[in-house]
Amino acid sequence: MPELPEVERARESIEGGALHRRIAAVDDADSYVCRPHAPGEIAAALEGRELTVAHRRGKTMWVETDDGGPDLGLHLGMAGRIAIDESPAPNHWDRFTLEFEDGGRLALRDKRRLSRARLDPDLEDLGPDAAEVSRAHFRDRVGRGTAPIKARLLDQSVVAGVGNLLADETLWRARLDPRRSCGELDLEDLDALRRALRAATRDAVRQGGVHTGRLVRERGRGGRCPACRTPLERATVGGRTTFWCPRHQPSG
DNA sequence: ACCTATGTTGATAC
DNA sequence: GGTATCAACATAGG
Repeated sequence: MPELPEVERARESIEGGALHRRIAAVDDADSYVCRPHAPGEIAAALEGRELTVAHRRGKTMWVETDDGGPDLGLHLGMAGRIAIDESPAPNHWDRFTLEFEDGGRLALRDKRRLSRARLDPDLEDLGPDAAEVSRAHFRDRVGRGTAPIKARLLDQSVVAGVGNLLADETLWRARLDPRRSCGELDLEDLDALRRALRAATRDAVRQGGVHTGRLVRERGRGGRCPACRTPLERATVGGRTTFWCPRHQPSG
Protein backbone atom coordinates (compact mmCIF):
# COMPACT_ATOMS: atom_id res chain seq x y z
CA MET A 1 0.00 0.00 0.00
CA PRO A 2 2.42 2.60 1.06
CA GLU A 3 2.86 5.48 -1.31
CA LEU A 4 2.98 9.11 -0.20
CA PRO A 5 -0.64 9.26 1.04
CA GLU A 6 -0.34 6.14 3.18
CA VAL A 7 2.97 7.34 4.58
CA GLU A 8 1.45 10.70 5.46
CA ARG A 9 -1.29 8.93 7.38
CA ALA A 10 1.35 6.86 9.16
CA ARG A 11 3.22 10.03 10.07
CA GLU A 12 0.02 11.54 11.43
CA SER A 13 -0.60 8.44 13.51
CA ILE A 14 2.84 8.79 15.06
CA GLU A 15 2.29 12.49 15.62
CA GLY A 16 -1.06 11.87 17.24
CA GLY A 17 -0.21 8.82 19.29
CA ALA A 18 3.47 8.16 19.90
CA LEU A 19 5.14 11.43 20.81
CA HIS A 20 6.31 12.33 24.33
CA ARG A 21 6.16 8.80 25.67
CA ARG A 22 9.35 7.51 27.27
CA ILE A 23 10.92 4.59 25.41
CA ALA A 24 11.64 1.72 27.79
CA ALA A 25 12.81 -0.92 25.32
CA VAL A 26 13.50 -1.35 21.61
CA ASP A 27 13.37 -4.55 19.57
CA ASP A 28 15.85 -4.05 16.72
CA ALA A 29 16.81 -7.70 16.37
CA ASP A 30 15.88 -7.91 12.67
CA SER A 31 19.23 -6.99 11.17
CA TYR A 32 17.84 -6.87 7.64
CA VAL A 33 15.14 -4.33 8.47
CA CYS A 34 17.54 -2.37 10.70
CA ARG A 35 20.53 -2.51 8.35
CA PRO A 36 23.20 -1.18 8.40
CA HIS A 37 22.93 -1.12 12.19
CA ALA A 38 23.99 -4.06 14.30
CA PRO A 39 21.36 -5.46 16.66
CA GLY A 40 21.24 -3.37 19.80
CA GLU A 41 22.59 -0.23 18.17
CA ILE A 42 19.25 1.48 17.63
CA ALA A 43 18.11 0.29 21.04
CA ALA A 44 21.10 1.82 22.77
CA ALA A 45 20.49 5.13 20.99
CA LEU A 46 16.77 5.35 21.78
CA GLU A 47 16.13 3.75 25.13
CA GLY A 48 15.30 6.37 27.74
CA ARG A 49 14.37 8.97 25.13
CA GLU A 50 11.07 10.28 23.79
CA LEU A 51 9.94 10.91 20.21
CA THR A 52 9.27 14.61 19.74
CA VAL A 53 8.47 15.55 16.11
CA ALA A 54 7.39 13.39 13.16
CA HIS A 55 8.45 14.43 9.64
CA ARG A 56 7.94 13.06 6.14
CA ARG A 57 9.34 13.65 2.67
CA GLY A 58 8.00 11.43 -0.05
CA LYS A 59 7.80 7.95 1.39
CA THR A 60 10.48 8.49 4.02
CA MET A 61 9.63 9.38 7.62
CA TRP A 62 11.96 10.51 10.36
CA VAL A 63 11.16 11.23 13.96
CA GLU A 64 13.18 13.52 16.17
CA THR A 65 14.04 12.49 19.70
CA ASP A 66 14.55 14.59 22.82
CA ASP A 67 17.71 15.71 24.50
CA GLY A 68 19.81 15.84 21.34
CA GLY A 69 19.17 12.23 20.43
CA PRO A 70 19.34 10.88 16.86
CA ASP A 71 16.45 10.87 14.42
CA LEU A 72 14.64 7.58 13.92
CA GLY A 73 14.12 6.96 10.20
CA LEU A 74 11.21 4.76 9.13
CA HIS A 75 10.27 3.49 5.68
CA LEU A 76 7.25 1.29 5.00
CA GLY A 77 8.68 -0.51 1.99
CA MET A 78 6.13 -2.40 -0.01
CA ALA A 79 3.75 -3.66 2.65
CA GLY A 80 4.61 -2.02 5.95
CA ARG A 81 2.44 -0.02 8.32
CA ILE A 82 2.74 1.65 11.69
CA ALA A 83 0.82 -0.08 14.50
CA ILE A 84 0.47 1.95 17.69
CA ASP A 85 -0.75 0.30 20.88
CA GLU A 86 -1.90 -2.81 19.02
CA SER A 87 -1.31 -6.35 20.24
CA PRO A 88 1.85 -7.93 18.84
CA ALA A 89 1.41 -9.49 15.40
CA PRO A 90 1.99 -13.21 14.82
CA ASN A 91 4.83 -14.65 12.76
CA HIS A 92 7.29 -11.93 13.66
CA TRP A 93 5.49 -9.48 11.43
CA ASP A 94 6.42 -6.72 13.88
CA ARG A 95 9.86 -6.15 12.43
CA PHE A 96 10.86 -3.30 14.71
CA THR A 97 9.24 -2.26 17.99
CA LEU A 98 9.40 0.53 20.53
CA GLU A 99 7.98 -0.29 23.96
CA PHE A 100 6.98 2.70 26.03
CA GLU A 101 7.22 3.04 29.79
CA ASP A 102 3.45 3.40 29.95
CA GLY A 103 3.04 -0.15 28.62
CA GLY A 104 2.09 0.82 25.06
CA ARG A 105 4.09 0.17 21.91
CA LEU A 106 4.84 1.29 18.37
CA ALA A 107 5.51 -1.46 15.82
CA LEU A 108 6.72 -1.40 12.24
CA ARG A 109 4.45 -4.19 10.99
CA ASP A 110 5.22 -5.85 7.67
CA LYS A 111 4.29 -9.28 6.34
CA ARG A 112 7.16 -8.95 3.95
CA ARG A 113 10.46 -7.57 5.17
CA LEU A 114 11.12 -4.62 2.92
CA SER A 115 10.37 -2.01 5.57
CA ARG A 116 13.23 -0.25 7.19
CA ALA A 117 14.21 1.39 10.48
CA ARG A 118 17.46 3.25 10.85
CA LEU A 119 19.08 6.14 12.67
CA ASP A 120 19.62 9.51 11.00
CA PRO A 121 18.50 8.56 7.48
CA ASP A 122 20.13 10.35 4.57
CA LEU A 123 17.67 12.56 2.69
CA GLU A 124 20.21 13.91 0.21
CA ASP A 125 19.04 11.82 -2.70
CA LEU A 126 15.34 12.59 -2.29
CA GLY A 127 13.68 15.10 -4.59
CA PRO A 128 11.05 17.55 -3.32
CA ASP A 129 7.82 16.12 -1.96
CA ALA A 130 5.28 15.36 -4.67
CA ALA A 131 2.60 17.40 -2.94
CA GLU A 132 4.79 20.50 -2.82
CA VAL A 133 7.09 20.40 -5.86
CA SER A 134 7.55 23.78 -7.52
CA ARG A 135 6.84 24.51 -11.17
CA ALA A 136 10.44 25.46 -11.85
CA HIS A 137 11.88 22.29 -10.35
CA PHE A 138 9.30 20.15 -12.12
CA ARG A 139 10.00 21.67 -15.52
CA ASP A 140 13.71 21.36 -15.00
CA ARG A 141 14.04 17.87 -13.55
CA VAL A 142 11.06 15.98 -14.98
CA GLY A 143 11.19 17.38 -18.49
CA ARG A 144 14.55 15.92 -19.48
CA GLY A 145 15.96 12.59 -20.58
CA THR A 146 14.69 9.78 -22.75
CA ALA A 147 13.04 7.53 -20.17
CA PRO A 148 9.26 7.09 -20.31
CA ILE A 149 7.53 9.80 -18.32
CA LYS A 150 6.15 7.25 -15.89
CA ALA A 151 9.66 6.05 -15.03
CA ARG A 152 10.62 9.65 -14.36
CA LEU A 153 7.73 10.14 -11.95
CA LEU A 154 8.75 6.99 -10.09
CA ASP A 155 12.33 8.20 -9.64
CA GLN A 156 12.46 9.32 -6.00
CA SER A 157 15.47 11.54 -6.62
CA VAL A 158 13.43 13.60 -9.09
CA VAL A 159 10.18 13.86 -7.11
CA ALA A 160 9.65 12.04 -3.83
CA GLY A 161 6.56 10.04 -2.99
CA VAL A 162 5.13 8.73 -6.27
CA GLY A 163 4.56 4.97 -6.48
CA ASN A 164 3.13 2.78 -9.18
CA LEU A 165 -0.53 3.54 -8.53
CA LEU A 166 -0.19 7.28 -7.99
CA ALA A 167 1.84 7.50 -11.19
CA ASP A 168 -0.94 5.90 -13.23
CA GLU A 169 -3.57 8.10 -11.58
CA THR A 170 -1.55 11.25 -12.23
CA LEU A 171 -0.88 10.44 -15.88
CA TRP A 172 -4.54 9.68 -16.44
CA ARG A 173 -5.56 13.01 -14.92
CA ALA A 174 -2.99 14.82 -17.07
CA ARG A 175 -4.11 12.87 -20.16
CA LEU A 176 -0.57 11.78 -20.98
CA ASP A 177 0.51 8.39 -22.32
CA PRO A 178 2.84 6.88 -19.70
CA ARG A 179 5.22 5.63 -22.41
CA ARG A 180 6.00 9.06 -23.85
CA SER A 181 9.55 10.20 -23.38
CA CYS A 182 9.92 12.94 -20.76
CA GLY A 183 12.16 15.06 -22.95
CA GLU A 184 9.53 15.41 -25.66
CA LEU A 185 6.94 17.01 -23.37
CA ASP A 186 6.43 20.74 -23.86
CA LEU A 187 6.04 23.21 -20.99
CA GLU A 188 2.28 23.04 -21.21
CA ASP A 189 2.39 19.26 -20.77
CA LEU A 190 4.77 19.54 -17.86
CA ASP A 191 2.72 22.16 -16.06
CA ALA A 192 -0.43 20.10 -16.54
CA LEU A 193 1.37 17.04 -15.28
CA ARG A 194 2.55 18.86 -12.18
CA ARG A 195 -0.92 20.16 -11.44
CA ALA A 196 -2.30 16.65 -11.86
CA LEU A 197 0.37 15.23 -9.58
CA ARG A 198 -0.23 17.70 -6.78
CA ALA A 199 -3.99 17.35 -7.03
CA ALA A 200 -3.93 13.55 -7.19
CA THR A 201 -1.56 13.40 -4.23
CA ARG A 202 -3.55 15.77 -2.08
CA ASP A 203 -6.85 14.11 -2.95
CA ALA A 204 -5.42 10.73 -2.03
CA VAL A 205 -4.13 12.03 1.30
CA ARG A 206 -7.49 13.60 2.08
CA GLN A 207 -9.49 10.55 1.02
CA GLY A 208 -7.33 8.05 2.82
CA GLY A 209 -5.03 6.44 0.27
CA VAL A 210 -4.06 5.92 -3.34
CA HIS A 211 -6.77 3.30 -3.73
CA THR A 212 -9.40 6.04 -3.76
CA GLY A 213 -8.11 7.31 -7.12
CA ARG A 214 -10.60 7.15 -9.99
CA LEU A 215 -8.27 5.32 -12.34
CA VAL A 216 -6.74 3.22 -9.57
CA ARG A 217 -10.15 1.74 -8.73
CA GLU A 218 -10.40 0.54 -12.33
CA ARG A 219 -6.96 -1.03 -12.48
CA GLY A 220 -6.95 -4.75 -13.21
CA ARG A 221 -10.08 -6.87 -13.63
CA GLY A 222 -10.74 -5.63 -17.16
CA GLY A 223 -11.04 -2.04 -16.03
CA ARG A 224 -12.37 0.82 -18.12
CA CYS A 225 -11.58 4.49 -18.31
CA PRO A 226 -13.61 6.32 -15.63
CA ALA A 227 -14.30 9.13 -18.12
CA CYS A 228 -15.19 7.36 -21.37
CA ARG A 229 -15.49 3.66 -20.46
CA THR A 230 -12.89 2.62 -23.03
CA PRO A 231 -11.15 -0.59 -21.91
CA LEU A 232 -7.81 0.26 -20.34
CA GLU A 233 -4.53 -0.73 -21.95
CA ARG A 234 -2.02 -2.69 -19.92
CA ALA A 235 1.74 -2.95 -20.38
CA THR A 236 5.00 -2.89 -18.47
CA VAL A 237 6.43 0.63 -18.39
CA GLY A 238 9.46 1.55 -16.34
CA GLY A 239 9.49 -2.01 -15.11
CA ARG A 240 6.05 -1.74 -13.51
CA THR A 241 2.60 -2.91 -14.52
CA THR A 242 0.85 0.08 -16.05
CA PHE A 243 -2.75 0.86 -17.02
CA TRP A 244 -3.92 3.77 -19.13
CA CYS A 245 -6.78 4.89 -21.38
CA PRO A 246 -5.72 4.78 -25.04
CA ARG A 247 -8.33 7.39 -25.92
CA HIS A 248 -7.83 9.94 -23.14
CA GLN A 249 -4.07 9.46 -22.98
CA PRO A 250 -2.97 9.64 -26.62
CA SER A 251 0.59 8.75 -27.47
CA GLY A 252 1.13 11.75 -29.67
C1' DA B 1 2.83 -28.34 -6.54
C1' DC B 2 4.23 -24.70 -9.33
C1' DC B 3 4.03 -20.54 -11.26
C1' DT B 4 3.00 -15.60 -11.25
C1' DA B 5 2.01 -11.21 -9.21
C1' DT B 6 2.53 -7.56 -5.55
C1' DG B 7 2.13 -0.92 -3.50
C1' DT B 8 9.29 -0.74 -2.29
C1' DT B 9 14.40 0.10 -3.09
C1' DG B 10 19.09 -0.60 -4.29
C1' DA B 11 22.94 -2.84 -6.76
C1' DT B 12 24.69 -3.75 -11.09
C1' DA B 13 25.73 -3.44 -16.07
C1' DC B 14 25.56 -1.17 -20.41
C1' DG C 1 24.93 10.21 -15.77
C1' DG C 2 20.76 7.98 -17.50
C1' DT C 3 18.55 3.94 -18.24
C1' DA C 4 17.24 -0.96 -17.78
C1' DT C 5 17.22 -5.23 -15.33
C1' DC C 6 17.39 -8.13 -11.55
C1' DA C 7 17.42 -9.16 -6.76
C1' DA C 8 15.98 -8.49 -1.94
C1' DC C 9 11.70 -10.18 0.93
C1' DA C 10 7.28 -12.99 1.99
C1' DT C 11 2.74 -13.68 1.00
C1' DA C 12 -1.50 -14.47 -1.98
C1' DG C 13 -3.77 -16.49 -5.75
C1' DG C 14 -4.52 -19.15 -10.14
